[in-house]
Amino acid sequence: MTTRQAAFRAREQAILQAAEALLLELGDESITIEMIAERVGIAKGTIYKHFQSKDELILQLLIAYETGLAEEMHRAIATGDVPQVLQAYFTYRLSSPEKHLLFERLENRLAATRRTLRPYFARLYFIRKSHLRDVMPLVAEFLKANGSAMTPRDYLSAVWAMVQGSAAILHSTFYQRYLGDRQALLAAMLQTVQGLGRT
Amino acid sequence: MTTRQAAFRAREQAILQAAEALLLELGDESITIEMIAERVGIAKGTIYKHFQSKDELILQLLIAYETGLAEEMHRAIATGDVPQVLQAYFTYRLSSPEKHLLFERLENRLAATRRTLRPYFARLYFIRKSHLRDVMPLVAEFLKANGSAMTPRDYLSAVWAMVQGSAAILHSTFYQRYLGDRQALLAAMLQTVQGLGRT
Amino acid sequence: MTTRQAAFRAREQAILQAAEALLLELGDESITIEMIAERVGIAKGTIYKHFQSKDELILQLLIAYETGLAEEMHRAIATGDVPQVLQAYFTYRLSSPEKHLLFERLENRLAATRRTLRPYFARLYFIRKSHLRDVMPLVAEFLKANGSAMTPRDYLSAVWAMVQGSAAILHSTFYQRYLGDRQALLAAMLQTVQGLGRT
Amino acid sequence: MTTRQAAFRAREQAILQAAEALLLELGDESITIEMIAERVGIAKGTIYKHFQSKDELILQLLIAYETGLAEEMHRAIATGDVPQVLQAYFTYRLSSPEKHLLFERLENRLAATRRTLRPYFARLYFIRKSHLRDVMPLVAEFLKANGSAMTPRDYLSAVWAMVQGSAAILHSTFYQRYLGDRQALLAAMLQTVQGLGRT
DNA sequence: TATGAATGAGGCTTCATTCAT
DNA sequence: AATGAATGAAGCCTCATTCAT
Repeated sequence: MTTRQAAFRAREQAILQAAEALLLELGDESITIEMIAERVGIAKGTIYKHFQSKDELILQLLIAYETGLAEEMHRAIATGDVPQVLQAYFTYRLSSPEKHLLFERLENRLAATRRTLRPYFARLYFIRKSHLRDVMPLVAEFLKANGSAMTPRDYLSAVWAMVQGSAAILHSTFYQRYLGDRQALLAAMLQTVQGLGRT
Repeated sequence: MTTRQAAFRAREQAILQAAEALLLELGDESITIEMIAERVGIAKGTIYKHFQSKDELILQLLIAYETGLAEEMHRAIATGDVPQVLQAYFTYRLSSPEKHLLFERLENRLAATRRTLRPYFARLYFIRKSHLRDVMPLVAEFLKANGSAMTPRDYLSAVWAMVQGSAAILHSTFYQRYLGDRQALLAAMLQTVQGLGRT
Repeated sequence: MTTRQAAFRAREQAILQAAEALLLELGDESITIEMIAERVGIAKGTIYKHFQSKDELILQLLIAYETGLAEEMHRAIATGDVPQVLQAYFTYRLSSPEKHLLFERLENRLAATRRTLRPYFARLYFIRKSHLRDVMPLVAEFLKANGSAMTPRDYLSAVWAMVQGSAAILHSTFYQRYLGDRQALLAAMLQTVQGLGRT
Repeated sequence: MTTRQAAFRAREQAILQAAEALLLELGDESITIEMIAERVGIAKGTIYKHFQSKDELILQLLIAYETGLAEEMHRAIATGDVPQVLQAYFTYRLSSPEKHLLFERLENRLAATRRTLRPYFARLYFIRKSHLRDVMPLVAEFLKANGSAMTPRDYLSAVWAMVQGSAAILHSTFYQRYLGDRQALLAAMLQTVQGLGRT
């Protein structure tokens, strides 16, 4: 029954979407399996037909998110243009700073505490490493062309930090209350990122 | 009297230290009041003589951390030298990236969900705002002297982002495993930060 | 499906019965959720599938009790005969003075302290009010026929007081020990109630 | 040191008063030893120099209340006038219906659950019994003079019930909300009580 | 496969009472 | 005698997970 299987897959997507939405709404891990089930309109037990545990469900979310980034990066790297790569990374991560932060948090927690999930992380890290390997030579060339003294690793770390930090700022209650204006901040940040390693 | 009161104060510090240590070890809010009590070697109930709730205990941790930063910043601002201010901020935050990230997370969560704690946050934000006010003119002057086109706000946001992001990178399981060398990264980051707004 | 749902309903009744029995045995609110669960032979958590909180559980008990009275009253009022109405009220309340007192106490406590339960009370009071409205004209007529000078409200209050007070007496440790004979007291009380407003 | 002893006694009264006030304010046994101590302005431990336990403290409250009634009754009984006796009882009990109900509840609970306190209750009951013994002949005479067929015991029970019930009504949330007017109710009740056994 | 009732470990918090100072 | 910090049993409630239907 292909139809049945399709319905099963669709349900799985619905569960993941509901979980992600709830996670972002609550900004927290205070979501429960019951809440997810209710939002999807299914029973609690059903979720365990799709995922072995709550942790595994969350992990699938992370993998989907990272896979999305992998695709964007792949496309950008293919152009060979460093600014485009930066732009892709920046855009993907900061289209929803909350999601980025939340997922990073979840990733670190899961990586640190759940031994069972190690294999999944190995795969995740493999994807990232391969991107790094692809990007490194482009960056080296870019830095040389700009006469910059930065090493590619430092350059990439700085970019990473700027993106990560931008997300954190945008998410910060203090920033929101006293400095405001997300759009302006994002624009300035992107410009700063693009400016790194230029001189 | 003084002896007993001193013991009481000391125990409060012991509780806070135990809580912070556990928080960092678990990297998570999965700590329990019981765990804290056990580590300090006291009964669960005793903790409630010092703090009204688990949230309030955590908040006191945040306040102590921020107060420490406030002192450093005050000292650095008094010199009127922007690089020194940056250095102070950078050093304080990144002496323990885990603590910085953890506390920021806790702060955002508490600020978002606990109405009762609002007054505490008002005080916290007040301190930060006053620092911003003190730093702004220094930065404006600094940027002018360097012929930079950045606005002070964007400059400070970029610094903030770099620090925040550096912490996240250092804390990342992926980074630790595949890029390594914290010291080198920190040095490069500090240099990048100091380089911002220079041209 | 029906089997399982029926079992679920049955368990709910079992919980309510166990709670009521324990409440009467302990004569007190010193019952715990654990005690109830143990008596029913289920786990603590299960109770929370049926009731949102301990208070809500108790409230359901009150509502069931009052609903029972409402039915009796409805029947009696339909006869249009005041003595029959009195008899119905008297019998219902005093078939278990302990229950009556206990429930009244619980009702007052819950009404006073739990905002969340307000709507339930609104419903409860609505039933009572409607009974009052139905009874008033009967009583007025009855008092006129007996040439009594009492107002209907005072008459009903006196009846209410007698019933309530009888329950308290029957429940009193002192009365039980030194005046004894419940049946004789009940008979005398009923007669006194019936005698009210006769001359 | 008589002065010191006097201060000790005074403190004991202060504790009792604070406890009673809190009990009435909270309408409940949800008061804590700490609350009492705080209101009196002393330390928790000090209360245990005066009372062996919380229950004993409450018991002393009951005894003081009943002793006050005993004095009033004694005075009224000395007049030999039944209506005056009724009036005394009625006035004492209903000057604070809440106190009456609360104390009766406490009395029943303590009598039922605390074996250690039995001797105290024996004394309490002894006082009440002696009043009954003094009142019985007066009532018998009174009923005979009024040509009533009630037995003295039934008459006294009815009066008791009316008083008890009046307190309950006045305390009832439902009554307060939908029938109101305490003063009118009290007057009508007193009149009804006085009317008992008249024909 | 889907359901959802049941479980029970575990978390937070309260508070009468004790006891060293 | 007064203090008040410390105790720890006990209570309420949550929720990931299991399993019979």
